Amino acid sequence: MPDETTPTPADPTSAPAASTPRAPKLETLLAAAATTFATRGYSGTSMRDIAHDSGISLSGIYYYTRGKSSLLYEIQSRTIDALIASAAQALSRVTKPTDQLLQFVENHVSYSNEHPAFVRVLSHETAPDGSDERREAVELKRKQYVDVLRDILDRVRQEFEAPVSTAFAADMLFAMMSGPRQWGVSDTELNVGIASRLIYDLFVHGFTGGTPPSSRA
Amino acid sequence: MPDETTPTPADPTSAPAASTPRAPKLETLLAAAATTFATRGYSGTSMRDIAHDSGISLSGIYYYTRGKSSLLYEIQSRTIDALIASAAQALSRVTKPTDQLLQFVENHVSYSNEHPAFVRVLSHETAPDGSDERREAVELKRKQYVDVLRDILDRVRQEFEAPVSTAFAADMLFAMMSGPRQWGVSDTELNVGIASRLIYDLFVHGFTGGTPPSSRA
DNA sequence: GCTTCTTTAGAACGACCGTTCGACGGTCAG
DNA sequence: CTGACCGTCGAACGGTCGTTCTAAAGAAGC
Repeated sequence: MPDETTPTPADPTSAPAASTPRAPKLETLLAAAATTFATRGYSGTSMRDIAHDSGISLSGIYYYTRGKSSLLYEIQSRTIDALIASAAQALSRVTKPTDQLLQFVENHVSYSNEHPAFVRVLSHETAPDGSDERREAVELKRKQYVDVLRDILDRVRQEFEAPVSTAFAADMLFAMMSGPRQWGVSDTELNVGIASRLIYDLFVHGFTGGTPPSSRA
Repeated sequence: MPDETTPTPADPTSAPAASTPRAPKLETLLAAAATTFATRGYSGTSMRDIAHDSGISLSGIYYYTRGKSSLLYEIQSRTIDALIASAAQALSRVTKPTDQLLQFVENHVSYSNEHPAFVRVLSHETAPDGSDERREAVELKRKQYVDVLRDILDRVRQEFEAPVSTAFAADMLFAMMSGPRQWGVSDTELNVGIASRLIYDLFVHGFTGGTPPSSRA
């Protein structure tokens, strides 16, 4: 399980080159920025919005960050780092491929449930102005995270026989785990464990629960 | 199969109260706006961007539309209308629940493949300023479209025994169909029919399924 | 020729954008 | 008390935003 208030288990600061002791307010700022980015979108969010939502004055924001794009980068970078670390820890607890798959799903859904704004910003937002190498760094880590799932699916595939490629299956599973907030807007107030189990079962066994068309219940 | 250049099979104009004969340029404008909205996002797109991409001058845009939010509404409204109509036509061709499910998936994936920008704008963008009832109208139609899938799943559920609710399953299926452009960014240059079949099989029978019900070629 | 309607576009409006600057109150060593 | 430093903020910068205004080019009927 990840931290309560911040998406990263360690390494609080990284933007101003040196580690300064002004961490706590940075966390508040990032949390407010993540929430606003998640709801209004990156381009739809103004610095004045973040200032208002975080309780920090507009100019005060620039004491803690380099600017708007750095805010986005910091949110995404911390979130994917925490996601990778959290997944690694969860996966170390089991060995069987299908168990690891369930662990991965549970971890992702759980983390997304605890830090919905951060995960949404990670998966849905992209900096339009940030021509830096920072965007590539986030993209690289995200591919690492995807590869973790792909490797698990490869091992599952060795055990069972899968009709689709692992890369394709990984994308579909990620789509399901990032699913809500779209289309049906189903009243999914489900427990995290139950929801994870449902996604896992649906992915592994399919919608028709293995029951052949001959036997009706 | 929907039209080639526009997402709606009929009813070209609707914004300026009266049906004017300036349709063709409106189509160009909407297509350019949809593409730009899809890539840069609604808030990240300026009217000057659309003017540049469509080849129409900035002030010329306001001769064809009421403004930016009307542009978004027109795109979303036309797209969901076309999607509903296209699905209805596709479903009328078969009667068996599982066949209808496959038809629905094929129709949605096919349409998304032919008009990716329009579908993306429909599913990902929301007008922040449009306080109108127009947003509710789009939302209502989208729920209608979702209900079409839910009804199909209900019928499938009567035939087979499903472990999850149809509402939840519908969300998961929509997530898979809207899947790409996220996470893995898998090199899914698949044929539309093959991709639809993969999603259908994965959804119905699961990752560890093996053989689908209908006889493979 | 003139009039009228459709379509186009340059210029400008006020509002808001991200960002910077200069100054303020507070704390603490000297 | 003085002076340096830290955290903070109001005010303002140049630029871009969505939108409107005004005028003019082209076509068509007289």
